[in-house]
Amino acid sequence: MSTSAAPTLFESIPAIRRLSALAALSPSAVARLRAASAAPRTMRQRREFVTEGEPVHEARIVLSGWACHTHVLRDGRRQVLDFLLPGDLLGVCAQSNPVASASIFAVTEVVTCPAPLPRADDGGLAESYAVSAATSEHYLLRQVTRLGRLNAYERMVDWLMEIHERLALAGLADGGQFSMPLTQELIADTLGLTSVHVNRTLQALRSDGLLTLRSGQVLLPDLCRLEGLIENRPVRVTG
Amino acid sequence: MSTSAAPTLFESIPAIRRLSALAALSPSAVARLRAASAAPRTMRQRREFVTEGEPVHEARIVLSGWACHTHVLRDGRRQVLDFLLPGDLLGVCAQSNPVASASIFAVTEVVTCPAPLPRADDGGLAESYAVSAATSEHYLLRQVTRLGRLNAYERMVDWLMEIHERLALAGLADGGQFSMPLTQELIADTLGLTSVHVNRTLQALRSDGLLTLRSGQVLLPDLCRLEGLIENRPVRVTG
DNA sequence: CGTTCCTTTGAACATAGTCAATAAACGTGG
DNA sequence: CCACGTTTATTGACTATGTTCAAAGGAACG
Repeated sequence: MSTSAAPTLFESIPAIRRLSALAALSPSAVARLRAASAAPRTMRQRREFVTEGEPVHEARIVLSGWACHTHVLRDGRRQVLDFLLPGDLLGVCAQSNPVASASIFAVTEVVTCPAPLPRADDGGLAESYAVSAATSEHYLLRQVTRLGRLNAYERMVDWLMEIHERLALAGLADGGQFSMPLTQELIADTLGLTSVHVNRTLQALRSDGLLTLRSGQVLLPDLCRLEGLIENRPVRVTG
Repeated sequence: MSTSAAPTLFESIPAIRRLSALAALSPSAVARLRAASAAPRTMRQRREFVTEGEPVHEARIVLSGWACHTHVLRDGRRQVLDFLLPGDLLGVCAQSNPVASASIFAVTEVVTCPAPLPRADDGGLAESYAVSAATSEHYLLRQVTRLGRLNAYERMVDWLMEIHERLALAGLADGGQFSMPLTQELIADTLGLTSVHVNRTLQALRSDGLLTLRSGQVLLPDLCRLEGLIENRPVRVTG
């Protein structure tokens, strides 16, 4: 209980910063997260490290890097279902013999650590996991609407805003600036487009003064205008 | 414990039939479900009975009727996120103050009852709920791939197969036959198309001998051929 | 039996995809 | 640090899938 607990705002580990932002964590919960992060595992980039249908062993937390849930069709078409960013959980299941609901692909090198099992004395940890799960579901629903009802330009704006918002929670984005280590082809597989059309859509955003993108660094210079373009959907999963 | 428990296969209440199919339920679990179903609540058709962002009070089970999660954009565009069919759960949340992640719209008249809280002695009930949740997530992921990477014809086939499979679990479909009380406009909002294009896609399926659809009654006369058209994705959420 | 909602059809149009070629960026070994 | 091979980004011309608009035909329902 007498763990040295730095205030949330100065938390230096992005994953812990995110989980603290989702629900107030007691010092002991933060201490257990710190301890868990001392036993990291690294996944090589461009590798699938979880395969759809395989048994799931333990819940883990992303500490750094970008991963994504993907589904690949027989003919090679690929859909990125959602992204896993620092502080996101994977392999959380309530059933007895869970299997992975989708494959997970490491876009960059990805570092994970075990997710401490919530205990009675872990003020807020279980709540943080629950809010994290609800948030993931929210993003998944948003992805459905994005693909079903928005055009290419709107999809790109909506998705960039979502990524910005998510990275900001972990302290990895601020003022519309963040790094995004994705190829246009991966973005295409996320937004249900072709890479050629993603390229043209990015150009349109640039010429509208809404985006700067150079060597994986994104700058959204006019967040207000972007917000005006999309549905105002703040992530609020608790009452 | 000595409840009169008919074998699962002859279970007459579709919702209980589905939950029994997801995980083996003890007689006492079935008894509690039966008891809960004796306190039904009816939602009028064409009504939104859960609103996105509103607090969620209790978990409920759909006993009969069709409902759907929807998201409506400011300009009126609408996306159906997924359907709620007999045996499906709604309002299940692990957090302390959950809010609805999407609005729920009653397509037909919908009857629900409270979902009994799993207890230690409810063999299989918690497991059934967990598998149900995993299955819902599976369908949501499938919906993302459908919208992102399939064309209109493929979307329709994939979705019809999914509905058939889900209704079959509850004993409400068999041999490719089931009733589907949806307008083409609702199907369009589900598949990210216009109702005009849905109409044309249905015609294409009919002229290919894959579909009969008259006054809400669907017949898929050649399930094998349909399965050949889509990804073979049996729902297997447990190892 | 008229009204309303739903389905069906046609013609013109728009958004996004395909194919192909070039340019730029990146990574690697010498 | 440079040369080379590979991946990624960019551009153009053409095509295709799905949308829009409008109107007419059916079915359901009071």
